[in-house]
Amino acid sequence: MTLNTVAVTVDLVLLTIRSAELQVLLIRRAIPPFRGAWALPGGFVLPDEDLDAAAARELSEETGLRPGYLEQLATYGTPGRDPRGRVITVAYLALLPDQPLPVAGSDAAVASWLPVSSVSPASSESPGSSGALAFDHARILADGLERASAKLEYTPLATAFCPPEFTIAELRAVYETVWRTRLDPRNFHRKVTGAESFVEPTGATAIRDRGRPAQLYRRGTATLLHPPLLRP
Amino acid sequence: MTLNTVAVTVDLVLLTIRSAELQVLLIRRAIPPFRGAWALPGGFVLPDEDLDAAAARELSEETGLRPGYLEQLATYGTPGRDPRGRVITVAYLALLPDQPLPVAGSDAAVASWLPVSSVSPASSESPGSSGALAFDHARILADGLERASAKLEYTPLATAFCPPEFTIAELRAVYETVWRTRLDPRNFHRKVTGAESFVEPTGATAIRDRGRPAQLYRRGTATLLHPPLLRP
DNA sequence: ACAAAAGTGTTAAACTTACACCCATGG
DNA sequence: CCATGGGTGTAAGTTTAACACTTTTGT
Repeated sequence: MTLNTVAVTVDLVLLTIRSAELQVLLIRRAIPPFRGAWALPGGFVLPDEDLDAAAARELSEETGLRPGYLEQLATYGTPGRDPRGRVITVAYLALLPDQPLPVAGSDAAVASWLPVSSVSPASSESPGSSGALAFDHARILADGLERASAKLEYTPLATAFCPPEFTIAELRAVYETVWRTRLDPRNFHRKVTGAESFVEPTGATAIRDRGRPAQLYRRGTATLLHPPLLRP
Repeated sequence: MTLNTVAVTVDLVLLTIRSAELQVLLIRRAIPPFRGAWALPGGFVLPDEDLDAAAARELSEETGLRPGYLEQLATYGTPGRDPRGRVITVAYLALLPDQPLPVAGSDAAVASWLPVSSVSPASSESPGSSGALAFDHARILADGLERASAKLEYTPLATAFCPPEFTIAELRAVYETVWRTRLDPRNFHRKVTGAESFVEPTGATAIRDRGRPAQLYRRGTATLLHPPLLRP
């Protein structure tokens, strides 16, 4: 099984924001290798399947959720990264709004959302967290986080974390959570509403907590932000 | 041969600047499929070889040149992209200073530098150019060009096109060639020398054509440009 | 002396930042 | 009527763009 054969898989870095935290979908491995460890969801590319299609299929199988965004991240193929043989994995980055996980997915074992802060920096302990990720998944997750952070600056990607209609404050919460910073609400509002086709007002308003009702917006048509929102 | 087997290759988008033009290294295919067409250099990943190592090896085999820069670009695996069977290719982007090609490489057929303008937009004719690229290489090339253009903005990557010592005017020529724009020489000079660790003066000067001798610089230690040089 | 390229100075416009201030709601 | 968050105005500081001007060479 370890001949000239190369297995190709797709792995998903699936991010969402729940409870004001950036969380990643992980699967508890039920079989060796790395039995009991957390791993990124993923699976084999079918013999006649496009890579993007394989990623979309895995996403749907594992979660049943509709992604706000899905893009190829990078490919990892260091020999020995999987002890079973030569496995090359094409990693994808997906961003989702906060949705309830629809029961245990059809396919794999226990899938859970875990705060990236509890799993990313070889963290000590969280309820349910158990040390490092399987394979080279810590590296893949780190690459995904960096890519997501960077893309918030110059693309309207943050809206992928939001439901179809959202307030500017909710969009700001996305930036603040992913970047782990505080942003000035007033200047943020002006930058976002001022950027070309970033968001469009729906006309409706919503009361989120206390205070004055906020305008609701939906994603605009822009694919690039002019001007960009830079990290402080 | 078209069973569940997946072949993994690396392909190279190898860019340089020659004769004030952005050029890409292409190989004229001597065998079907796409016999006679131009293609990106590349080859199979060895059974126990890392992907980055395979890219570096192909680069050295095909050109014998030392790259200024080499990074993974993206992975392409649409079924049918290679008529011979399922082939997934991990594309790499490499940037080189203008060096003479050291004879015909050890490995493949005729490798030539071609202006990207003559091959990129399904161009009509150039001496030696013969229509579209093989496989999905036009798409890969386009992705490589976009990546290179974008990275010039916020990384010191442009120095990868330059020899070890260079003048600010030569660095500006890189930006002007890749971006197909004109930049103000005076403001460019200030931005580049003002950006943190982008370039370091060597102390020496050089006379390039006519006019006042220019200071020589080498790459600095920065990996990110602060502030960035944005496209107009 | 003159043309050409390197490099510095200067100024107006644009953008960013910080924060004062008003608006609209629930309690 | 007060606390809370939504949203606008504005002035100070910073960055950019355009271009006048000086320096240093080859011819």
